[in-house]
Amino acid sequence: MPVKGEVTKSQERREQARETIRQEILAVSRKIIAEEGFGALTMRKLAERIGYSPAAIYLHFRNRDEIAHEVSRAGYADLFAALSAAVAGKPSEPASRLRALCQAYVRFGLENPQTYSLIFMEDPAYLAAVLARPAEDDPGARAYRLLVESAGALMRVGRRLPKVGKPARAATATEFAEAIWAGLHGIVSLKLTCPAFPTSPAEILTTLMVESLLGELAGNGAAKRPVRPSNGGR
Amino acid sequence: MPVKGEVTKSQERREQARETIRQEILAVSRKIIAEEGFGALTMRKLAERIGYSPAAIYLHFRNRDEIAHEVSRAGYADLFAALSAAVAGKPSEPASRLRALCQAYVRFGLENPQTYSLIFMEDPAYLAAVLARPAEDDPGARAYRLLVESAGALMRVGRRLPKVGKPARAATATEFAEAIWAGLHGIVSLKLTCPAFPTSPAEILTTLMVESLLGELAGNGAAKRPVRPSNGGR
DNA sequence: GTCTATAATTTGATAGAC
DNA sequence: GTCTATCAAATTATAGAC
Repeated sequence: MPVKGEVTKSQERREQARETIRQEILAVSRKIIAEEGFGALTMRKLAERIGYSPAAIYLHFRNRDEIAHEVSRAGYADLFAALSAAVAGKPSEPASRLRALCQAYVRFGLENPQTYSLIFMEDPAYLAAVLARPAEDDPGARAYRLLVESAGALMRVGRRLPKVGKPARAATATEFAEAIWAGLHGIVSLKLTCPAFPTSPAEILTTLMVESLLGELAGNGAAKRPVRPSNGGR
Repeated sequence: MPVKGEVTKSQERREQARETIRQEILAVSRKIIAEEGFGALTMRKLAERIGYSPAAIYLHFRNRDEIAHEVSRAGYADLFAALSAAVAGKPSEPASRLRALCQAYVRFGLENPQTYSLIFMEDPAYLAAVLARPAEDDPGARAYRLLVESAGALMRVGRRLPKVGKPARAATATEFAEAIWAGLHGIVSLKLTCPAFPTSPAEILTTLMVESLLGELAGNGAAKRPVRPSNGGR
């Protein structure tokens, strides 16, 4: 006989069922977004696809934004997975590690246009929310750290540090990582919103972008010029 | 007495009045978009602001898209004007010319967020249309040429050309210009969609981006290394 | 838990009177 | 040329029956 406060088997089962349908709603939402974009995710369409009425969805999610938030989180998790995979089991030589990360980032964006669009171009709310109260294990934060740490590692072995600001000072690892990120984002987002315009292939643009930024750091072309290793920014 | 085919004064006046109200509709549209974004441009709101009924607008524009198209064109004209002003009367030294262009581009984007958003992030239709049938005097095309030509000029005096592709070959001026453009666009668009995220100021990111790309071209750090001047891409 | 039915809005665009 | 009135379609979200 159930005792107050005790978790019975039927309660357990109910909980599981609830979670199952919740996950299905998210799965279908991701699919709709991946196929037709975030704008196409309406409660009606979602309801139809999962075989319930629109009203049923509100039993599992407060509103459309909550779904968007969850889907965003999943998108960041995918991105983080893609980036991790790109550097997993690879030699940890900083430059090639960062190269691999950058190529993987662009590839992810072009191969998952709607997901990329959602998490970086349409729903800043999630990113802002994560920023406001940074969680250690948030997939977005983890992807960000991966980039910053890779840049930092590279800067520590770099022959010289780019100068910025007035008066001039050495750039920090964060600044360097964010410049790289912004550059990659520019390539991806431009290709996504106007596929025809940057007439050059994304791969060429990425190479130019990354090699320039890495070259700057490595003091390219000055192979023999001795510069103190420096300490690698913040 | 009016003759068939002749343009009478009253016809002229009517034409002028028509053009006047058309321009006013566009002016108000630009204002709404600049203040609240493209999504806020509804026919109702527009009508209210110009003091006419919604139906009246359809006498001057076929639909909302036509208005968006015209506003986009004006936005490109503004951008082109800003870029032109940045290099007008300046010494034509290629590197500083390109630097000035880049800084002006980023500044324009950050100072005119909604306009920038419309022309590069929300309405690819205009850009695509211009691409499909390139018009010599289109403001968008002119801005693009300005960038490509500046990059080309720089490459002609550059000490070396970045390599891209497999097998490796020298990058063209178009590729180089588009890489720069993509990089700048990344900075601006990231700042616009998620002001909080690239935690570094746009100016720092821009400097890093531009100096890296220019540095790559100039063979930075190898001040004395003699390389054949090369011919500067396509 | 689920559905039916519907409220409450908002949208772009048009018909027809004046 | 302009307005009133309105259509037709879409949306999010909820109330209440079962």
